[in-house]
Amino acid sequence: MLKEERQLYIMDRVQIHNRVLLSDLSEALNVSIDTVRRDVNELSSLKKLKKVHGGAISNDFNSYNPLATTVFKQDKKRLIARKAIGLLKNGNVVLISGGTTNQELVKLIPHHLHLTVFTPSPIIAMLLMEHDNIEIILLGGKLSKAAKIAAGGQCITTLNEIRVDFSFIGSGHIHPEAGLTELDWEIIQVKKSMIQAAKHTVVLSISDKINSVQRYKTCDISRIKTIITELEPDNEILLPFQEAGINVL
Amino acid sequence: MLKEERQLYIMDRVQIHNRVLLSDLSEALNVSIDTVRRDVNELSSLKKLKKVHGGAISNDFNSYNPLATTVFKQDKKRLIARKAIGLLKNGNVVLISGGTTNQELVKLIPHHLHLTVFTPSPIIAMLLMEHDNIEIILLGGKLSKAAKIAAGGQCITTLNEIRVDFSFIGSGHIHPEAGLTELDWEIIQVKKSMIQAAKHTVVLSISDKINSVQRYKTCDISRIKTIITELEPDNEILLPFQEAGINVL
DNA sequence: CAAAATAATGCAAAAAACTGCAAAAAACAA
DNA sequence: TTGTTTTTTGCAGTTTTTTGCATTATTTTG
Repeated sequence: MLKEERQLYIMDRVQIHNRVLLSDLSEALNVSIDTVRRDVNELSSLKKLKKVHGGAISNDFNSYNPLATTVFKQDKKRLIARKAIGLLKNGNVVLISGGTTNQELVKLIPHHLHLTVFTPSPIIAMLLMEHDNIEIILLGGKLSKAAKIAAGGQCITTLNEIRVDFSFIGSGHIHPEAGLTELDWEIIQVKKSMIQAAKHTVVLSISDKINSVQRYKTCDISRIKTIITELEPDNEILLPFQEAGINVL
Repeated sequence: MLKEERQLYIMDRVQIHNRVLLSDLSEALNVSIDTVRRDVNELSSLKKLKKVHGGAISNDFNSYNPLATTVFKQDKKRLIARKAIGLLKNGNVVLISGGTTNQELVKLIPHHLHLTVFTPSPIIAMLLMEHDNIEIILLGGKLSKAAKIAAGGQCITTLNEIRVDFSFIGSGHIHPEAGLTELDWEIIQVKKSMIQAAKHTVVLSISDKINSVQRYKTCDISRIKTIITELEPDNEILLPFQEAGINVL
């Protein structure tokens, strides 16, 4: 493995997890700890990360506060969000799940747009409170700490009673055969109901998550009408979805 | 865990709760108390927080800021919040409405306290997500832009189905004869139900709001068990409430 | 004031970082 | 290709940092 590959890998780990241990890197990359140490030293002197005793941390890892932390791959997510905004029309009623991509989405909603938004996410609700022209309906229920959205029976029940124009589903794993999958059983139930409730289901997904599969299944890809990624729609990785008749943006 | 992570975590806790105990940190971070003490010492010598006997407090905790009256009021609210925390016991089920005083309250909830919290406020919910030992149940409904809490039928219905130890009602106007009053009709309905649902209703009120009356009535003061203000309990402005048999803190 | 809690200090074990060095790999020139 | 130079890598020994513990001092609280 090339030195550059290693360093790219290290940077990737740092950006995703905000931190890395040299011992983990050494094992993952199958090189001695001295080598990764040297790599981290180089990256550190290039100011690409911050070297600390035992590992390294991301430059912009200044807080555990979820709102304050810079969103990883924010540029890509913003690009996805911008494409999604294009679907919205005045008077639409939409459902928005949690996740950072959806956060970018609501940040970008034009202030003149009149919408009714249902969401199980307190964070999304908070961001939307700035918008005068948006009616927000908070979906209640027990908060899942992992996904930071309301889940459980009450949430599902409400979802089963509504019918919306769009459901924007964020941060899932998606695969042409396995469909939409997720790690958390509770979240699956919420997303299932969100999809049931929508005339038009839109999946917002960073391309990393494409072709990856998790333990539990939310739905077949046939249930999805639109997939939005940061890639060009004709990218080969998206071909299987195009062929399945899904609208790819 | 890296030293830097620990210190970021400590800073975060200090920012959110304004204070931390070394013993809590030691337990939360799974290191000896000596280690967190050293961390706090470092952070302290970097002037990032203020070390005190038993823990640390935020730098701007007690600083007098002559410019911002908002900060001044925040101190009062924090004082109120601190008194309110004293009521809470492990295992309690509580209802917390919106408002900045209640925000201060949840910021001060000790990390070790196990609670179940119902709230119609996305902001309160977000602040509570940091606490591992608190189960959060979000009350759904149409968000009132003014009060930033969920209101409306669904919220009321849920409230009518629960029974909690405490309801913490923030930011209302209170008067010995007129009782608890409010400007917004929708919010009245929510607060009424919150009071119905509680064994023990606690009103958190800055002394400015005492003896002021608004258009709509939430309830008589006889429904209130405890009033907490930033004043001493024997302040003459609070006498009428004492005489009405209300617990004044 | 005395008891309890917390802080400071010194110390030793463990983990990690640095240093110099030599072998291996890669780059380059003839 | 072959030989030379440069870079990369792992290793061994030394130094530094981190951490928990024991002991002693200090602060808090009733």
